Amino acid sequence: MPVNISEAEARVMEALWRENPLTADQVIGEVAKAQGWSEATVKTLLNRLLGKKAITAKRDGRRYLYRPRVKREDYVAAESRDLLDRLFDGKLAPFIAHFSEKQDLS
Amino acid sequence: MPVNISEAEARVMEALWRENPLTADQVIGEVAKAQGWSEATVKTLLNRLLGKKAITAKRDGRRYLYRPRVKREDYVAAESRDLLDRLFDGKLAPFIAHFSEKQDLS
DNA sequence: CTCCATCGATTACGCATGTAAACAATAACC
DNA sequence: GGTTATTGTTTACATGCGTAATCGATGGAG
Repeated sequence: MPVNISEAEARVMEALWRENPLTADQVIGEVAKAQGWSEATVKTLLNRLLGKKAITAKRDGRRYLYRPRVKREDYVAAESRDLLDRLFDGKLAPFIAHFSEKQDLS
Repeated sequence: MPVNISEAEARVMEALWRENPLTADQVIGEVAKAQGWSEATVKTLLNRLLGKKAITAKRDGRRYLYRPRVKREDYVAAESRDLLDRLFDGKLAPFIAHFSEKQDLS
């Protein structure tokens, strides 16, 4: 259940969350360059995400069209909650307090 | 520089941040039980933290007294910033907005 | 029909991590 | 003083991750 998306995988998800469906080539176009990764790396990440059921792939001729299955909203919520739980006793207030004393809260 | 403290290691740091110095045995007393870990596991984590220079150990007779070298404040700040950067474009506001719509902000 | 280009699948590999057992040194008890 | 209990050091091992090359299938070009 806790869709464990790794940091690198999240980069790929971001591309798909921004726009989808995308072909592997399009994902590579968006992510590889930006991250300085080889095409192979992005392919691997797509496959791992498929394995984790975080995305889907629907055949379209000889290509696949990738779509996120996990919603960004859910991913963000899980990550956020995890941070609050680990470091702020699960409470938002302390987190905010932590920042108000040193931050540029644009 | 980015003192990479892992999740499990952070459990040990928490004990030392709460109170220090502590002997390995005291850390084990605090952490092993709470986490359901064996003594050996805590020993390993203390050693890895030493390797990462995240804590110090000063000999005291046959024991060592462990103290955090990294400040919790700094760890928390780094983790928080990392989350904001990764998921909220580095801005606090979106993070708060994300929660206000579904949260018990005690 | 054959060869090449594409694109996905498989395999690779080193390092971090979670989890722990085994070993070694030394202090303490009999 | 020798044996046992402590406490720290070394070794272990599976899995995940970052990063990528290679293999294989299949469609397209000539």
